[in-house]
Amino acid sequence: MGVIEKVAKAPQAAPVDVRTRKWVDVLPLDSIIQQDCIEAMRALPAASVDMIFADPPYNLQLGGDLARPDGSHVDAVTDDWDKFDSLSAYDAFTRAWLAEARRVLKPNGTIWVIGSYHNIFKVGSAIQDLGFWILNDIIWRKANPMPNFKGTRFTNAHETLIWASMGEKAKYTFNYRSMKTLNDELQMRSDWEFPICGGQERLKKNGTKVHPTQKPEALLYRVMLACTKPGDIVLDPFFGTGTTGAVAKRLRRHWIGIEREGGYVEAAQERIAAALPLDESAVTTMQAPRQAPRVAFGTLVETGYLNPGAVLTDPKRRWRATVGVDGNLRSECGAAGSIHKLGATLQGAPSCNGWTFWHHETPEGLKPIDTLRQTYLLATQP
Amino acid sequence: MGVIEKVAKAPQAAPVDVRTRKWVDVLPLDSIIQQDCIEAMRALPAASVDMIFADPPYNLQLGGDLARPDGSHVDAVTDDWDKFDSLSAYDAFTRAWLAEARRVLKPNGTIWVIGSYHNIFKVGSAIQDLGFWILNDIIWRKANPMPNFKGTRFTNAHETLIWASMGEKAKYTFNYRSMKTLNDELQMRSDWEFPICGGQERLKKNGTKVHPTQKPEALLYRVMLACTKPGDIVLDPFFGTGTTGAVAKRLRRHWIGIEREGGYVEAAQERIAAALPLDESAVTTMQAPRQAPRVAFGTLVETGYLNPGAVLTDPKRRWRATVGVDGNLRSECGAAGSIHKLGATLQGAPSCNGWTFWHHETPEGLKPIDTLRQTYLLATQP
DNA sequence: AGCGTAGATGAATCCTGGC
DNA sequence: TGCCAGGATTCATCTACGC
Repeated sequence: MGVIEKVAKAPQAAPVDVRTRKWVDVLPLDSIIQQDCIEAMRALPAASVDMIFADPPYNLQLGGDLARPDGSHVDAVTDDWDKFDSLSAYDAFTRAWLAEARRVLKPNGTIWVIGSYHNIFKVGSAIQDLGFWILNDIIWRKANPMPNFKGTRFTNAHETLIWASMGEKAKYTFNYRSMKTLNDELQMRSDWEFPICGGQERLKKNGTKVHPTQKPEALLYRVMLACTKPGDIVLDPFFGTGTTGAVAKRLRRHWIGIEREGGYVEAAQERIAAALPLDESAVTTMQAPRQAPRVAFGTLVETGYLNPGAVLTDPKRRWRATVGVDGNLRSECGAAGSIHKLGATLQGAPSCNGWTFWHHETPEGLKPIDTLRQTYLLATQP
Repeated sequence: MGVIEKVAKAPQAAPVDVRTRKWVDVLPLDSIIQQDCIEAMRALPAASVDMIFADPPYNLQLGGDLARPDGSHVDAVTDDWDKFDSLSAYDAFTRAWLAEARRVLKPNGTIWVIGSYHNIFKVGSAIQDLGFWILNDIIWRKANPMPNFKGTRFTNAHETLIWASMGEKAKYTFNYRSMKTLNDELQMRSDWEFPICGGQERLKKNGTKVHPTQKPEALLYRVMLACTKPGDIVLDPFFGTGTTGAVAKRLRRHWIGIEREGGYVEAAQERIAAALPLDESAVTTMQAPRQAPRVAFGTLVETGYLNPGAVLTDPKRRWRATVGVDGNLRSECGAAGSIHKLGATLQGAPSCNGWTFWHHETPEGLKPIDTLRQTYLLATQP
């Protein structure tokens, strides 16, 4: 593994044509090119890599400071690399690097790009305009996203990945069997759940995170396992702290990283050097735990298992409450809240399991609403 | 509920200006306009609806329905002219109907558009270019998606919705409390799970489905509950078999549907006629505190719920403060101010909710003064 | 050692009404 | 238009520390 500071400054031994500044015959495999990604890709030969994984800046456009309800400060992404003058400037940047990426990809290669609603529509639109053929969009559902502290929107709990081939008729690699095995013999779906990158995996220096947006290795692992073969070449034009390189090394794929910031390059080098080829046990630990799906009471209302206006009672019929459109319960005395909250309030208890406390009338008598939840699960789970 | 076949052919009684072909003073509420959606929206007054929900076609095999490229520049990057042509036509069509939608929306209104990877990137990109401000993208995770029979890709198990306001500074309706109640007291996330539309809900004629992409009512239910108020006007420019109308009627919102195909119009009419509005009381949702009557802390002192001289502390008893006659707090260190200000000052935080920060001693232990406010509200509200 | 609790934190376009 | 002040607002996970 080496680091090439700039193609133009590469040592004479490096296989670069001085006039064209292009890599000849041999690619800078398993090394980091420290340079702007568009320039660096221009120096790579056409049709030379099997996959591109790209995590470009999202163009977040954050406002002022944000504080949590407890008053603490939210550490936002304020880095210069995420600043663009305008939406159209971002658009131009996106089209420029995607065009180079397309040139560098083999005809049977595929590209992956990750983003959020801030940028993914611009990315996807450019991908289609450039002639790529979208194969799937994949949702990374975050197990532990940051909440919406001000209660102004839905919790932004996912990111989107686009997977595309070189064209409508292009061939591509998809390891269907691997994915099905990884998913307990069920077809792998387009929504994947992983925790955000934290704990031991998160790179830190002097106690602070090295990169603000480090991606979990599990995500890259699934991407590479699904869409490359051992020995394939994976290019990451926004290498950051090298998640792509670390996973590629473990999965015995070749990688090329492009990254402008020296600090990130250094951290990536160290990290990848320490990465070990995969062993069996690691495979199992990479899998997201299968957990019983959680069903909110409101879901039963939305899906018609229980209608707004229905009356619930406790098992002893001491209290009656009416179901509201949003799944709230309103008792005759005027108190209102969720099934759990109202149950607790009426009993004067600190907490209450609304699922077993509240009952509804059925032809077979009073039944806990928990039975409705079971019915819903049976109907919707495979 | 009525059906207007075409604005130009509307009966004389209809409030349409013959020269401008526009609706005047009165909107065609709770009715279906059978016409092309762009023309039909042109006839509606500007800034007249509170929400637009759109489920546009995403079939890229364009027929005569979609506008041809209107002189927009030709990008020479692609070599597949057929595909570029249809992609460009779809783009033009998308921008045309979105521009009309924007004109028709109130300044504080919001738009929802649903789509899949075939079209959602074009839609989102156009939404941003037109000046809308994306608030969230929402993932509808299908509980029971159709499998990928060929095993060539990931199972396409979700669709994407975009929710946007009229601009960065625009206000919008978001019933945060309702969503949190609906989700068992956890913030509603950006990924929603619903089954696909089937069973009794799926409209059928002679045993075959009436519409190929009928959306589940549960989806529209959550959208409307989250982002509209009772009595609001919801416009659906791609009405299909009227899911939007049926849900709007149940939730006591007004609706306007635009649909070109007579067969769908007929099915929608029948369906919506059969839908029953929910009882007034059931439509009541959980109120955000700021919509509840405001109670000043001083009021609690004036009315004797808390006496001047009472001592308050934070939950960890790190700070003590005495209640003044005017509802001011004075800490032992001499700092003074409103319950909010003093809390913020002592913690060194930018702000503080005094109602939950300050506690008072009760026989049951330390309790936040917010409970006093609840008691006061229960005692004084009808 | 093991358990329980407190504190920190993550790609976030994060307030509103009155003067 | 901006400024000021009231007051509303968080979930899952990991680490550190004390008992």
